Amino acid sequence: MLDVKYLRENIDQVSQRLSLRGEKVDLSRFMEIEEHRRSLLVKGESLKSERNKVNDEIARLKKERGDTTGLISRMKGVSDEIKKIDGRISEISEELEGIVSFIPNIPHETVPAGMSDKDNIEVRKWGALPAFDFTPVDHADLGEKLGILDFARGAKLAGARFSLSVGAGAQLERALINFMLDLHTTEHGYTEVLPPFMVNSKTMTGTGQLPKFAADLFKVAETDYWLIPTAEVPVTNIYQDEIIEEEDLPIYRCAYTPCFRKEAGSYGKDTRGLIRQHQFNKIEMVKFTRPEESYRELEKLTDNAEEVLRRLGLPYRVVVLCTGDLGFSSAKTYDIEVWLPGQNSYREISSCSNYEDFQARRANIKYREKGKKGTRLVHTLNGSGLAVGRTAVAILENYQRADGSVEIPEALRAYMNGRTSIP
RNA sequence: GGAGAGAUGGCCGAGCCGGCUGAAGGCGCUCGCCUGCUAAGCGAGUGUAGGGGGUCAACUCCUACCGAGGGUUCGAAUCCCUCUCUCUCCGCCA
Repeated sequence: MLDVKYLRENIDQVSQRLSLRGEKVDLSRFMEIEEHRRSLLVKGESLKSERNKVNDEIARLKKERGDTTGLISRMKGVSDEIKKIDGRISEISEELEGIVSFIPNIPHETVPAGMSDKDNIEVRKWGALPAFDFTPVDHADLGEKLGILDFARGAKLAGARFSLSVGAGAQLERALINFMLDLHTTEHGYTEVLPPFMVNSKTMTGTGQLPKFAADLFKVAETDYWLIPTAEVPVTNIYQDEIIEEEDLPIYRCAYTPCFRKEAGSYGKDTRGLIRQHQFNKIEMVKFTRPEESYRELEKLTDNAEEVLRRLGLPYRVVVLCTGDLGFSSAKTYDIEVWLPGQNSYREISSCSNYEDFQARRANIKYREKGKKGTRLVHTLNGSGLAVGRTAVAILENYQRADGSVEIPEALRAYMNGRTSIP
């Protein structure tokens, strides 16, 4: 959520920056309502001020057994008036809230302008693409032949976009989870957390999934619980409604969770294999930082995610998302794309974003500057480190051999009881 | 799921037969004084948010907030209702 005060004082500048997203945002209605809200606020507050003064007077008169009937009947009217104005204010605030919560974040000045993912810019590339002396197959075929992925039975259990991992397939995912968590906690300075996989509406709103993206989420019937689409949601909201001491910043958290997404609107896309599932495993890194440091921290965060791929020997590239492809809450995002021989293309495996104070304002996460009074909003960042299912896909496809077996990357063997290949 | 108790400022803890209580007292913290150092002692300060005024950082005034939301009342931390959470006991359960 953007700052209402900042918004009204920089209305032209903001709408110009937002137009780079290709998003049509009508800010005139916002200005109109905001002006109205403030004028009512002033009126209501001055009436309250009067009421408070007269109430003191009534209390004093009562003590002295004076006559208060005139004052009380006058205040009856004032009270009614206040009630009316407060009612109007809450109506208007609600509408205002509705408008503001649908306005996306302002792209950072270093974000390239562009309309779609075609305009994203590659910033670096790592690793040599594997050279096969046979035609590589995709992970779905490979996994089914190896008996480690069972899509038919996954669909039987739950439906389309669900799968069942078996034997070394299940072990591979578990190994990746442990490998990634160990790397981030022992070498990158993150503290591991294991959060709830369901959260309430307030928490979903704090990170920006609600109210705009309810259609992408699974909700548990007859409760206020939502299945998390990413660990970003519970982990960022750990500090919801809190004030952090400056010396505790930056805070690094990482978490393994399953993620649940409806994938509405992706019909016909990635219907094969593990690429796009309703449920998938992910390791997420989350940071809370001082505003001055957030962009430096974004670079480090992205590098932490890349390190996972380097250790696993998986070729990748990093792209910076253009203004038109940027997520709703993000000010700047790097996508890391891993090479998939089965698709002969790079596919997203991590998304690392700086939300600046957009989520912090919604979730009300602040910090107190040492030696200064007042509080400031923290900056929040997060990135996948990495999507586990897609990492498994990348390993199967990049490490496949002519006989249909798959080599296990060196770094992972200790996590798989020394196994060097599947089978 | 059933019965009961509770939720007050960074923390502890009064107030709860309605009216100078943003909130006693204590602890903590900050600044100053005192003191060879430390400790003790003395003095002052110490929440968040929104808004108005302003030679618009540091000034000033106002409003709101005692778990959340609603109600009664001229006036609610105090009375009533609903909800959430915590604790104790019972039941159930991995």
